[in-house]
Amino acid sequence: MDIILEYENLKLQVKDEITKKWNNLDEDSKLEYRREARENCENYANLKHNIPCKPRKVSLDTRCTLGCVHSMVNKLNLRQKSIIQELGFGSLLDLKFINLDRDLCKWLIDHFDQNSCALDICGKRLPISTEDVEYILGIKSTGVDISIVGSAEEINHMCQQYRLNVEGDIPIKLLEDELNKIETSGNEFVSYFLLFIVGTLLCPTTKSYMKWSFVLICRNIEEIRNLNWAKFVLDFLIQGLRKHKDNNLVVVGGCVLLLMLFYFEHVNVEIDVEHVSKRLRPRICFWGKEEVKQRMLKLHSIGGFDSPKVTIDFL
DNA sequence: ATATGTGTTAACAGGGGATG
DNA sequence: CATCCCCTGTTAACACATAT
Repeated sequence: MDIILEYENLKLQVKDEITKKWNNLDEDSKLEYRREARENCENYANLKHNIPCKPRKVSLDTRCTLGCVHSMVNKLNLRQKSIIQELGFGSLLDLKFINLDRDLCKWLIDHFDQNSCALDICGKRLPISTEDVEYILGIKSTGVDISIVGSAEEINHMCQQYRLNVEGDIPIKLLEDELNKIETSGNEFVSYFLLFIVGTLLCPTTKSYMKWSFVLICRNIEEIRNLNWAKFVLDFLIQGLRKHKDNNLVVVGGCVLLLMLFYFEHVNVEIDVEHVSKRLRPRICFWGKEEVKQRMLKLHSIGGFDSPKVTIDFL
């Protein structure tokens, strides 16, 4: 501690000395230094201009991941699973494991119009609605809007109620650890689980934490099944995409998986496929690693994501 | 070897208090 | 009153680990 203080003091002293010296200089000497500084600045700019920008390692950075939901669900006991089913998240119990194809997702994001919430691809405009979210993820697209607005006291109170020991944002890791320990299937379990799937799959942020205010989705456990989850997820995604595009970022928040599966469902690579409306729901339970792989191979073989050979289906 | 997932960290921005 | 500066929380990018 003393060393740090000493160091800070020394820093201040040196700074003072420099300031003093500078102030004592006559105008001509100051001018000379200023000229030199400007020159250095210009030289640096030139140098920088000549260094080629190294290409980005990844086209897209997202924390939307099915893997951890998949493995979490497998650890739940029967009672816990049936509670999840009752809450309307049964689709998550039968998940397969998918990796996102980042290039495809990046391309979809670039062709997404967040103002009209539609994909402009393959010469067509495909609007994405909350019904599409329900069709793909199997979560309710009707009912009461979800609000995560509340006072700090209320949020604090809820954290205490569910014995969520956090100050500020909630680390996803904490939720995961708690879920691994918990054997009961009461409100405490439900809260952890909801927060976990929201933070990892439905509304992932760009970091390993989720917003503190998200605990408010557990405000009323009895109401969970009556909430419009699809709208919540879609709104969060649009917000994430907007931020990603406006700020030209590598990272993106929101359920990007939704975009990829939407594309897979509506853009056909074969002629005689079953119509969208006739397929088994929710679609997320159909798409596994092998299915994704086959589809990507097919897409590449016919000339890419917007090849003229694909056909488009509407719901 | 390459892609992907997760944890870490440096940089950033905004608020609020001190200072001249 | 304006400006400066520190503090704090946030976040983007990096780095590492793991899987394929």
